[in-house]
This record gives sequence, C-alpha cells and structure tokens, in this order.
Amino acid sequence: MEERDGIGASNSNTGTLGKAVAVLELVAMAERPMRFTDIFGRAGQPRGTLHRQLSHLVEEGLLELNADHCYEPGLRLLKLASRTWMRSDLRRFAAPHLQALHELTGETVHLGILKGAEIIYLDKVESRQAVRMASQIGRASPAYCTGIGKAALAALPADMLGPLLDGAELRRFTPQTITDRDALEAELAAIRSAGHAFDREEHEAGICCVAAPIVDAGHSLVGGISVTGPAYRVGSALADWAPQVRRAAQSVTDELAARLGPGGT
Amino acid sequence: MEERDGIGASNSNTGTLGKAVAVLELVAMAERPMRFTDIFGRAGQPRGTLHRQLSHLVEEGLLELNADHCYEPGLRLLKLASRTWMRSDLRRFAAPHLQALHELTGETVHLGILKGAEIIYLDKVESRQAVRMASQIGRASPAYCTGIGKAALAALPADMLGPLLDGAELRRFTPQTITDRDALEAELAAIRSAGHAFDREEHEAGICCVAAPIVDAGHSLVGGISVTGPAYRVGSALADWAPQVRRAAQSVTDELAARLGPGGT
DNA sequence: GCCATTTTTTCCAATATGTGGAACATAATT
DNA sequence: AATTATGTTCCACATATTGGAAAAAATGGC
Repeated sequence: MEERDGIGASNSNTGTLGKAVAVLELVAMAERPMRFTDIFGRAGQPRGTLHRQLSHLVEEGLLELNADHCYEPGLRLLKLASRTWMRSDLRRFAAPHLQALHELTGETVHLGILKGAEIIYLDKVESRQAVRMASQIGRASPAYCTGIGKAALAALPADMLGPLLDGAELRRFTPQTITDRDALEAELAAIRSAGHAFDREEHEAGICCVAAPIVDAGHSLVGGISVTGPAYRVGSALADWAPQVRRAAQSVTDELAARLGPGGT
Repeated sequence: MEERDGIGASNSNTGTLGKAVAVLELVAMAERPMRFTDIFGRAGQPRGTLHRQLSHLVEEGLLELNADHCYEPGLRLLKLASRTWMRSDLRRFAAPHLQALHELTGETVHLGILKGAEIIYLDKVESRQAVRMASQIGRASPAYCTGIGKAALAALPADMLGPLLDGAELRRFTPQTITDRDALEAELAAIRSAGHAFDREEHEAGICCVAAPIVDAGHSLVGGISVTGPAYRVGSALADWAPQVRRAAQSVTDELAARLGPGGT
C-alpha cells in the first residue's frame, strides 16, 4: 500500500471520521495557527475534500476560522475535555493523595496515564500558584523518558510491553535520555523490582522526578504518580520520598480495584 | 421536517461528522457512563449506525469502551484540548492581569469567553490551592446569569444580541436569577453604561462576582474577567473592585487589538 | 446449571455521502 | 493593470454510511 503524505498513516478503517479527526489533530497540534495552504501541504488530502472537512469541523465548533483565514482549535474541544477530566475516576481517587504528597514534599506532583507510548498528564498540584496553572493537564510526553512513563511501562505485562516498545522511537532529549532498547529494558527491570522509577533529567535538562505505577484491573489502565522538581533541589531527596510515592500509588490502585469489587458502578 | 429524538436537531449539514460528534457530545456530557442501550435511547439513530459510530469514536480514542460495556470520554479529547488552551492568545494576554487581580483581592479570578449563549471558562486563579484545581476550565455556564456572561452580552451589538437571547431559555437557578427578558435587557443596559456587571447570587446561591467585558476586533470574540467570592465575604467589596476589573479587561482588549495592528501574526 | 430475555454485535443490499480533479473567485503581490 | 498565490465552489463518480434484520453474547430468573 502506498502511503500518503502527512497524516492518516495509522488510520485503518474509521472512514470519514478518521480523516476528519486526523485533520483536526493536525491543526490542533500545530505550533501556530495554520492557513488553508499550510494544512493542504501536510494533510495529503485533495483540495476540495480538505476544504469540506475543514468547513464541517468549523461548523461543529471543533475548529475556528479567524479573520485572517487561520484555522485554530475550537472552544468545543475545551468543553468536551472538561467533562472528560471532571468525570475521571482515576483523577478523583488520586486527588487527595496528590495533595498529601505535595504537602509532604513541597514540590510539584503529577498524575499521568499511559496512552499508547505516551503519558498524558491528568492532574497536577503545584507549589507556586503560578500563572501557568493547569498547563500540563492533557499534555502528552513520551513514556520511555519520563518517570511516570517508565513506571507505567514497567508495570505492563511483557506481551503488551513488547509491541509498544517496538513501535516507539527512542529519541534523545537530553544527554541522560535512554536511547538504547536494551538499556531501557534493563532500567524497566530495575524499576520493577524497586517498585518506583526515577527520571534523572532524561526528558528535560535540570528536571528530576520519582514515580510509582498505578494499575487498574487487567492492566486496562496504567498510569502513575510522580514528585518532580529541579535537580539541584530534589536530587538527594527523591530517594527518600520514593516510599511515600509508592504508597500513594498503591492506595489509588487499591481504590480502583475496590470500586469494581464490593461497591457499585 | 420531522424532528428526530434527542440529539442532532441543530446539525444542518455537517454530514457524517456532525452525527458523530453529536454522539460524542451526548456521551461526554452525560453525568454517568452510558451503556449502548442508554445511548441508543437518546441518539435517535438506528442500532447498526449508532454502533458503527461508537466503534469509530472508540477506535479514534475520542471515546473509550471499558470492561463493563460503558462508553466514556477518551483521553484524546484531553490532549486536543490541552493544545487549544495553551495556544489561546486571549488566555496568554489575560494571565498576568488575572494574577494581579487575584493578588489585589485575594479572591478567585475567572477568564471566560462567550460561545453561543454560554460562557466557557478559559482560566482561573484561585486562592486556596484546592484539590479541584482546574475544575472550572472548559466548563460551560449560561451567559444570562453569570457576571462574565452578562458583561459579554452587554458588549454585544444589538443585531447579535437579539437572536441570541431569542434562542435562550431564561431558566431559574436561584431566587435572584433574572428570568424575564425585559428585566434582562434593562440589566444589560445598566451594565453597558456602568462598564461592569455584578452577579448577585444569580447562578449559584451564596456566590457573587463583579465582571467586565473583553472584546476583540469586530466582536468576533467576546468574553470577560471576573472576581468571584462568597456573598458574605465579598458583598460590599465587589463595587470597590469594579474599576480594577474594568481596567484589567480593558487592557486585555487593547492587547488583543494591538496584536493585529502594528505587530506580528 | 439451564433456559428465557435482554443487550450487544455483525451482516449486507440500497443509497445517500463523501471524493477529488478541475474550473472559478478572490486577495495579495509585482 | 497584470500576474501570481490563495481560497472556494462545482459535479460525475465511487465509496462509505445507512438501517433493517438476524446472529452472538451477556444477563437474570428459576
């Protein structure tokens, strides 16, 4: 099969919808607003088709077309995501534990969830009430070079981990990034036996964290909790916090399990 | 034209996509996870069709189908929305002003934007680093009974305001909610001349706010900033803060205008 | 544990819907 | 004013969607 330019390579059979959301993602994930031709260049879709797709996305409020012919993500995405976030069981169960960890450490605490080979951040408790309040929520980072990501990968059964790593490119972000498959497997084994993972400036220079995995029944959902801070400040403390992070993650795991067992929906 | 049950009443000609996102919204906006039959009952779509739509949405990651056959909003929505939020010019320009207002008042500060007859909250600076950190972001509230909403409505030219109010039902939320069209028009006129709006427990009992409008060129984008707090605490202070709120909103308005004029993109 | 019932999923001919090349507008640039 | 770049519309054709009905799972009662 000949592969078209740009997007849509992975979409197998979601038909019209798949193409439309591929366009949506292309626009939403771009760094800057795109004009029609910019999108046309990357979408690998005929003019007429692309134009209609964009029109429909705009009419649905998923995109917006501003005065200078630039397509931008629409507000309806926010509205939809807001409900997703508020209703997440994982987030609700984890929230008090995140808060407790923050009060213990004084550092930033993250809750993330594994989606494919990426970690998507679901919640965050931050020290300074910074302006960029919820900036990380919904953000996606590669799993193999983040604390939560490695903890989650390590918690995955072998038959799910293998294919996932096969498909992932181990790109270098910093000098510390693990870019070798074997080294990563060794690291995951170490994490498995320790019960927690460290990120030693592997994703972002100067930023370290300690993380522990959260697992739902049948590994249908895997994620983790982390405590993050600047290397100079948390360097030695991370190891001390590990047990508490492990305990918090374990509590959430237990609560997720209990939800289906004794109680209701 | 006979109108079908449930969703899709307003979708005129977005074809397949429109129906799919209508289903998506139905599921995402529901209070609790829905099983197939629940959705079937409200979607007004034949079984086979609905099933394929849901399958596609799941395959695209916009919905997720958990172990007990319940459809839930998918993580991809968060990822998409995250970029929407981070890239918003309005949010970026407003952020420092929100922060300043929060430091001045010590109360919660909101940034919202008018979308149809609803206000969608774009940002928030909160006093206590509460657990419900970003809970309001992306949330939608009716315009006619919120401070930002009324400020935004008042800033709208008559030819846009009329149709908008015609389509909106003035539902009562509290004893103070304005449910009469004429009373609302009078209130908007008062807001127009004052330059700021008060919400005196009209949406939520015990909660008051003062708000001022933000307007982009040609009213293509209308929103506002508000300072919110419990009635017993902010009751008398709101009026004092009004000038500062007005000034902040005006600054953002100016910055939005300046963006297109002299400078860059 | 087995049968009756509900709920979910699959199938396929008919057809409405999306496709995409090319012609047509419109705005920007020389 | 002419030219180029950009955005929008059109329509014969093919494909994806439709929706009824029937099969397969799951659920619940006895």
